[in-house]
Amino acid sequence: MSGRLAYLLKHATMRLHALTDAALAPLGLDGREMGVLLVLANGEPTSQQEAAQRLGIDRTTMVALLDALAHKGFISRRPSPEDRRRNVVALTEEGHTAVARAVKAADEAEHEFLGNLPPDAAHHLRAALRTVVLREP
Amino acid sequence: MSGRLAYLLKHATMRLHALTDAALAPLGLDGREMGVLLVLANGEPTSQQEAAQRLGIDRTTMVALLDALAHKGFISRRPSPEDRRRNVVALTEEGHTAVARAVKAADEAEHEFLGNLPPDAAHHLRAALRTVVLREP
DNA sequence: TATTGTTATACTCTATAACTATA
DNA sequence: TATAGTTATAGAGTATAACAATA
Repeated sequence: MSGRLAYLLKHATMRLHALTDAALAPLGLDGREMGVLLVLANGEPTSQQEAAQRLGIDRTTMVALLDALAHKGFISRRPSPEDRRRNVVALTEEGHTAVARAVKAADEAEHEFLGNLPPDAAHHLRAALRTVVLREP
Repeated sequence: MSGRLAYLLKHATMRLHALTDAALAPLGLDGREMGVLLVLANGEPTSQQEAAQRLGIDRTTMVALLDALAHKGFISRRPSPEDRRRNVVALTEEGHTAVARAVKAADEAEHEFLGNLPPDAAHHLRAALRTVVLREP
């Protein structure tokens, strides 16, 4: 069983997840929260729903995630002037600082995760995953 | 975000999981159950606990998994003659048939999953995952 | 009538604690 | 007392349904 691709992928995901969460813990973040911050850093979404879609999660899941990030002072929510049903979500100053630190910590976790691989093999791994996940030719 | 290794691994796992479950569904199995059957096919465990350890799951989780597989007629449980606290778990005749079919279906799911990759890239992907998961040098 | 954020609820997967029977 | 299987229970994480505000 331990040779099957599904097994290898699942356990690789679990191991990197554990390493990343450990690296992010001192910042008061976990991997899911860093994902939200990264989405916000790469262009302010016009609604919580749009942010959720970019992450592939449900809008009801996004609510609790943003609640936690707002409580930590990393994001702000304000009704959109154009459509007051929507919330414009933005990083605060602390949020920008946190995401920069988080990326650095997560990069170190990746490095540890890839430790046994030669650099070009690590590069190929990333490229192959991009191909199968993003369906690139 | 969609470039991060953690994101790529998670979504690759999710996609192969979905393809595999779809391929196994006609057999009345899912990926986890196939994993159990594969462990049993690769050497009869001396106890449910040992089987659980080989899969990296808890012995309490194994109980429900084996309940379902026994109900489907794919495995049998009998107390060990040497230590009647232990259950010796074995594949039935139907279990052997099912695991053979399941491996074939799962292989096809893998093939579809890897569809966009050149064959040598698929081979490298598997090797790289083995290295990081099994901590081979 | 449709959509956004929200809440309440339920479902899946998993683990911990407690029970039983054996040792 | 210690261990294997089992059961009851609880904790994540997620999704569906219903509701209030707004369009």
